[in-house]
Amino acid sequence: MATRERKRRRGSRQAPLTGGDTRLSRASVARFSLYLRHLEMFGREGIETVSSGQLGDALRITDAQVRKDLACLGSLGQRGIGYPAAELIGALRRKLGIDRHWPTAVVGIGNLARALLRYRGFPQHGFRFVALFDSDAAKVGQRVEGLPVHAPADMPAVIAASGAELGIIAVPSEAAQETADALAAAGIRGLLNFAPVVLRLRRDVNLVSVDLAVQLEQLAFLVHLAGGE
Amino acid sequence: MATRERKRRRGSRQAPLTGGDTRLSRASVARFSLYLRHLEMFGREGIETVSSGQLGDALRITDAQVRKDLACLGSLGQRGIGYPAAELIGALRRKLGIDRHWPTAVVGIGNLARALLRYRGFPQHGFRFVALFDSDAAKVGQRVEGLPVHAPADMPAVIAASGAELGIIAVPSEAAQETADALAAAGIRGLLNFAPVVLRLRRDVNLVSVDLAVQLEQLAFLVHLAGGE
DNA sequence: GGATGTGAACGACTTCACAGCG
DNA sequence: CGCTGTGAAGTCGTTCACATCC
Repeated sequence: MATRERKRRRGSRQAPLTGGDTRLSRASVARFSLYLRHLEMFGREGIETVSSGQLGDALRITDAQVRKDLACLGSLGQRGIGYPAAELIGALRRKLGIDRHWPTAVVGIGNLARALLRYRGFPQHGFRFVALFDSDAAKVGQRVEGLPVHAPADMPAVIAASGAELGIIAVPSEAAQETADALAAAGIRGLLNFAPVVLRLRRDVNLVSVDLAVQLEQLAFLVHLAGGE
Repeated sequence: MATRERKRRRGSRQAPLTGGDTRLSRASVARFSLYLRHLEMFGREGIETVSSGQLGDALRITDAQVRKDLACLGSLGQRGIGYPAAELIGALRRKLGIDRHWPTAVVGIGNLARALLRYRGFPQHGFRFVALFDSDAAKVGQRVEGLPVHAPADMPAVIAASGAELGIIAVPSEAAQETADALAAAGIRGLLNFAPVVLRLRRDVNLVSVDLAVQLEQLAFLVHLAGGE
């Protein structure tokens, strides 16, 4: 028997993502938000029951996919009828963890941050902006969308006082890693990063990155490919 | 033999994505942009040759993954040595289709659009903003980042004159579908959509969507899960 | 009939393991 | 020896097909 010392994986291998009772795949979770949004729309139209087919049409995925996903939430569907919209919404909210408020801090008060602060979808889903930071002395002290801008040095105190648990990084790439470190040190538990940088974080700080340049390049690639034939 | 009339798939099933010579997976393409960015960084540091291990460490993926991906570009690697950075960069650019300019239009000149217009990563990768649109009469005629804002009614003429091939949708969700339709009708070949809506498009218009609320909800879910145990 | 829930088949992506070459 | 290139194995995600139940 050779020494089965597994080759050290860099970083942490994707944690298994055990969602309590049922195993939920990352892919399903990525769709939960979309189900939720569409169910809310259906709800506003007065629809009380939706079928996997309707949801699938809305998201442009198959009905089987929808059923597999929703099965993770328990047996909410009624055969021959469909799923009760209100119950589904509640179950999705609970599973996603947005059946509560998420106090959120934003670092880097540029146009992107302003766009996010003004976006009405966030408060609707429980996200509350509670603290803003910018390293530009000219911005510190100003109010943006009703919130004062603080200096990065005040992060520990302001974060603690505001109770922020999530952080949004909207600073230039050069400053992204140090911002992430500062937020992590201040006790933030999850980061949404918009800087085009691969951040290194302690394993207990969660990370979601959105790289806008990558998205646009994906698009260019698709068009390039389609145009090529 | 039952009538093998396949159940009508809604929308188009994911086209096979035949990248010319070698089959490239969507997942690989999604990483190409990242390889490119890191190679450019290595290049600026004066590094001329990189190994799959180095790139893997930078992106936090395995070296085998890197080699598999790069194999799609042809045999650029040199055994025992690594990959020549400059050649790789060129090959990636060509494969992604960003070895050229992409004239791009932006609709909805709010904070998000301003953030994008100002982002220096785009021009660096060949994206050129050539036309802006907003339905707000107060904005029409203004200049933003040096470009005049046009009325949506002028789309066909302005798009044609500017030669825009890509479009960025940064309008509120209510207006997203009609904006997409207008851009498609004006001859745009690819759309980057920021509205939290599932757009319907002709199959010959490519689409990439970025839903910021979904991303933040993903993050909340991860933290929720991590905190839950 | 109409819709869910689910094993089984399928396909896509990732990792392993190692041959091959500089 | 180091590092690439690649079949084979493994894992994950999607689709099919159908039993099941209202």
